[in-house]
Amino acid sequence: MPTRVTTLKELAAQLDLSITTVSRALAGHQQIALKTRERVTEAARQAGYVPNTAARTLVSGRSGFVGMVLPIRGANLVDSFLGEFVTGLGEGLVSHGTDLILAAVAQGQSELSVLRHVVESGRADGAVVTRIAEVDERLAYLRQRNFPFVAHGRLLDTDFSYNWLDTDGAHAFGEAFDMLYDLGHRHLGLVTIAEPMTFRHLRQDGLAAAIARRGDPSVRLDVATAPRFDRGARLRAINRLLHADERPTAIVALFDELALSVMEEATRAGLTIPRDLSVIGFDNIAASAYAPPGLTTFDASIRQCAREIGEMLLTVIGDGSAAPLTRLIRPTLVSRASHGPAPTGPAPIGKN
Amino acid sequence: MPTRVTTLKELAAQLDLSITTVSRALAGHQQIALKTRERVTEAARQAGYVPNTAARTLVSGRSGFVGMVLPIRGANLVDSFLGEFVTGLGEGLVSHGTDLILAAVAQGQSELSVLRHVVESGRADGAVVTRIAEVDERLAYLRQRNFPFVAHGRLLDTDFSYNWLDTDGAHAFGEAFDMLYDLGHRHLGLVTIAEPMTFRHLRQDGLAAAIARRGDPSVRLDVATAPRFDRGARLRAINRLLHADERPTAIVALFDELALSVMEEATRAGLTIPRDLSVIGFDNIAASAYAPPGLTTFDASIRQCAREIGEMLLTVIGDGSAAPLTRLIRPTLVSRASHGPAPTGPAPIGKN
DNA sequence: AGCTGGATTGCAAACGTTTTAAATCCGGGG
DNA sequence: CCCCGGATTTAAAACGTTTGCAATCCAGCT
Repeated sequence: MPTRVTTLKELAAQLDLSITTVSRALAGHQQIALKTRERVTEAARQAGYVPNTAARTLVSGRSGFVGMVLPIRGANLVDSFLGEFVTGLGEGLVSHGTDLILAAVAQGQSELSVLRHVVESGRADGAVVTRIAEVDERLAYLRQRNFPFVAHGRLLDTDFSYNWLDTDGAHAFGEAFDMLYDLGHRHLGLVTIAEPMTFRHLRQDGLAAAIARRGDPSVRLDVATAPRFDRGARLRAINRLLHADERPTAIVALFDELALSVMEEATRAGLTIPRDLSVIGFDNIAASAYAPPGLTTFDASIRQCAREIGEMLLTVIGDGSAAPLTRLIRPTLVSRASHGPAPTGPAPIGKN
Repeated sequence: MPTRVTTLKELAAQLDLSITTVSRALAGHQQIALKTRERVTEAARQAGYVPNTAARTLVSGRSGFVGMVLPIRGANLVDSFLGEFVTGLGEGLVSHGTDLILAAVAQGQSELSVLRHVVESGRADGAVVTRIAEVDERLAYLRQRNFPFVAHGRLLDTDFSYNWLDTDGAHAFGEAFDMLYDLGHRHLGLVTIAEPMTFRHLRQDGLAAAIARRGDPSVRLDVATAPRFDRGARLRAINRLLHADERPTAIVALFDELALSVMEEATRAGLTIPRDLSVIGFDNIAASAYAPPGLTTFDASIRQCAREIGEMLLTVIGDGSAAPLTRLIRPTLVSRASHGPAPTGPAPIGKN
């Protein structure tokens, strides 16, 4: 068992003052004589006094924590999202001395029930929600509960107003199309996922909108869909695109992992990137810089986004009555070597 | 402000019972009549009652949290370590309903002071410490404080006994040497960092021990050192190795990021891997699979390690008097295409 | 010396829970 | 009908802090 900790009572006894006075002195109240304040501060410093969080939380109603439910991840999922996100969040929160609570979801439990528990137990003053689904019961719960939160991502239902920060995937995918069109591409492929996440729609709609905006009826878009974590299905979907009678000259992937799979499969099929096929991703994960020939993609610093989410959340906690805070971050194009001019005559693929 | 939460008092009033009885009923005490227990449980379920953490912590002295200080990271550092680690930790802790606290370090603050604050404020029942330095004041503090903790990594000073889990880098580097030796390599390079982290010593010593064990005086090892986050210095150190009059035929890097840099620089210098140079890393980061020709490296699942650390910590918290728990995880070789037989005659490098 | 009033300081309640010790209930034996 | 004892319930204290309100102090004035 740990050594006992210094308490306000001990400090007060040692200084021959009341608990009240010591508490006020440490809080810097003007009503306490300056001399006393200094004396108390010094004694507290010496004793290494740190106020007990539980006691303080109990009386003030503020815990000084912000909660987040740890995303459930498959067994071998390795990416830097979570690390970057919590790092950024920490950076955004640290100015107010707010710490982050990460609650894991046990086998058979729902993410919502964990979130509920965090909220109802008073562990946190606010929450962060990531990976917004098309119909997201977490947001519904938090709003109904009137609990401060900021979401990383938007709902499609724009009537439901709340605090969010999102990357402008629609804009990025529009930019991707414009760039590819100007390079001569007319037949595009889109590799996407089957799960009902809103970012999937937003990005695809952005692509479709850009195509419509261009008004060129010769533009064609083929969409390949596969469940996010089913590697086999993903590869089949990609190969269906690659081995179609009329192969797209450029493929846009919903995010980098998909794009890297496209590049692998295309290479395996004997295509040279970007000569025979242009590929564009989204997220700019680390591997994208290493995978030959270097994936062209979009980057919206997760860390920076999370940092802003942290700051937004502090604002919301401070003043719950403010109008919903929203923030759309425009990702920047990271131009590498996986895209180029459309091939003049499409090279046929021999089955390998 | 959030809707008010259900409290024990309300529940008691509603059931026309005392607070004590309700509390005991929910805790499942046998002394409370079964019928009452069921009645209370049902009412609590209906009301969505969740006990207030602060109040419970205050009286019990246990917070149900485990603390960890967020590692300070450079502006553009992207890796999956932190994400994997907290995911695993969460998995290890979730069985006891323990949550994780992540405390960020503010500008100008020390990691130690944040750790201190977490401990002294009673926020956490135990702590996890990563990235052990040769002389680590955090461990000294925690031990002197007699606070439950588990470290990810070892000190060199084996007199200092505490709970730790570490990957057996020494063994892995020995294995790497043996493999390279059997492939005919006699001149090795080691790329390492300048920072006083213990894993640096352990791995280098493991390499040296394997060389000594082999007893072949013709084996030569050149060491290149650079500060971890100084990209320029890193590249200079690597190129010094590559452009030496007698170039190593194989380079072992302290971790994958360094190995990837070695591969890049070697390729830039016109070398072909593994024909002209074998490269071996450590960590098996995602990019290592994508960087041509595929980096041979070692993998000790961070997530799995963190999970065990979580479980160890729960044990330590449960029984502080137990003998120190220690666990050495042997990483597995991930054999890709960056290593091969030693070249017969070393190809000279033309300055590029 | 007594009074006044601003400057300091202290008492006690409150936050929501757990827990010790004590009170109440109730059926059955005398 | 009363008392006993096990079964069940409850009152009250405690955890460490903040805070509304009241008490005390003391210099300056009459």
